[in-house]
Amino acid sequence: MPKSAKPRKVLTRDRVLAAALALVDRRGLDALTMRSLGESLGVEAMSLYRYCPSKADLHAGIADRVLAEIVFTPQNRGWRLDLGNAMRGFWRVLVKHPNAVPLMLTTPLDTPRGREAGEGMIRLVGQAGFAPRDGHRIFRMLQAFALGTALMLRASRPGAAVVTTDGEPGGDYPLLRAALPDPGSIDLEADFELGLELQLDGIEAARAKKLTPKRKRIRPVH
Amino acid sequence: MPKSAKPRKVLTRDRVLAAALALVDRRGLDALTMRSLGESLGVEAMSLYRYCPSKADLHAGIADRVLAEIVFTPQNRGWRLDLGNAMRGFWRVLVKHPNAVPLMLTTPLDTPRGREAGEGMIRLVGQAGFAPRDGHRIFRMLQAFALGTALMLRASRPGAAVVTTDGEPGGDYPLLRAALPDPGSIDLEADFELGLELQLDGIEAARAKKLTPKRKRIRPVH
DNA sequence: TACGTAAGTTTACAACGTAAGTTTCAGCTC
DNA sequence: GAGCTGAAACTTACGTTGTAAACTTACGTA
Repeated sequence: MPKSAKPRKVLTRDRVLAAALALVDRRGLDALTMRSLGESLGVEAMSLYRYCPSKADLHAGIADRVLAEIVFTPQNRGWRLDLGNAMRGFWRVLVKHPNAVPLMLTTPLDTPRGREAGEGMIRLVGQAGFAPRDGHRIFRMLQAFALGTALMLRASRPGAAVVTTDGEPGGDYPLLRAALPDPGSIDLEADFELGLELQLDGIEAARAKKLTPKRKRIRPVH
Repeated sequence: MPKSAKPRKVLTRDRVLAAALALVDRRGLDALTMRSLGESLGVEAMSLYRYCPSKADLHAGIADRVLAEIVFTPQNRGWRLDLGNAMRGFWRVLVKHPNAVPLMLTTPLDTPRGREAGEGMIRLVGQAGFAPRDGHRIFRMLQAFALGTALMLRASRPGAAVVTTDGEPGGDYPLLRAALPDPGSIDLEADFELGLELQLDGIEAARAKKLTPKRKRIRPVH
């Protein structure tokens, strides 16, 4: 034995990503630097580049790892329940990792897991009677809603941001004040539930309107 | 005259923010550095700090400026048309400044203009019969949807990201391939229109269900 | 035992945000 | 006019960041 039994092979891509996600959860996205991540693994910063060729790749890896935490098994008790529960599972994971949410909107998510998720969601929406094209659209609507709401959750934590009641003496905002009697009264869990149910209602309405079968393309707004 | 008629007082906060937004539009968020912004104004980086005390403040200022570009005048031809057109106006501005969209989700938007917009939207949703509290929730749902969709627009520009059809040999994704016959076939304008109409349908359904009057709080999911 | 290769370290650099101190000049008073 | 004053812009400097390139170490295989 030379001098020290320094254990090699301690790093793997998965270990790096796990530590990165833990660091983001604990101290926020800004705290995720190559140096601090290396330190949390007992390793120099540059060592990480063997497993994540760039910081962008690290970000994508974290996003993919969050995606992997979603658990969902359809129960075949109607499209509405299955689709709703799939979204609730997604939401729960976002709430668990609020600091990682920006990564889910910024990075491609163009991974096997991402495609798998997309495929599954289109299938689920398909059970409501929509063709893949519209199913994909509806999926992206729900996704945008969930991610956007989760982002607001993140913004509303430090000191109740997003939009508050109290302005400068000049303006008065009675409706806002009625909506938010006191700062911190934003309940994003309830927001999500209400928005989800509302969107499911919308899907149901569109279904009734027989939107899918050979309808002309909607004219884009210029 | 001493040596040169170097014009003083060329800088104002508004000029700084206008140049910053132009820079973001032209070269992206990453290109917005204090130095490059200073250069675009013919000024040293540190001079900007007199008008924007920090980069976070600069970001907030840009977001507020984007918000200011929304034009909307209700026509009182029914809540559905007015609410829809308000969202379409919002969307148009986001499409005009795709690179600035992340700022709208990240920064507080806790400005007079932000509150004004919130107040107006709650009033609009109120015309559909919802109390401020639920009106605010519905407003945030629409906002999350629009911002999330705009963010995807941004991500889908370089090489059609978000989710593509072609994976590695291992997996096959027939539904995804049906939804996206060729890369670049994502039409986010149509996505937005469909999602908006769907959500308006959902609002209409909730309205019919008389969701508003003293309904028990929706149970949060744990 | 020698060696190729993979894994981790060291050194280095350009670019970033911004704190602190310094210069420059318009507009005032005498 | 001369001299002062305060705001506006500049200069310098520091600590951090991502990462390129070269170096060192240790192990599996011959």
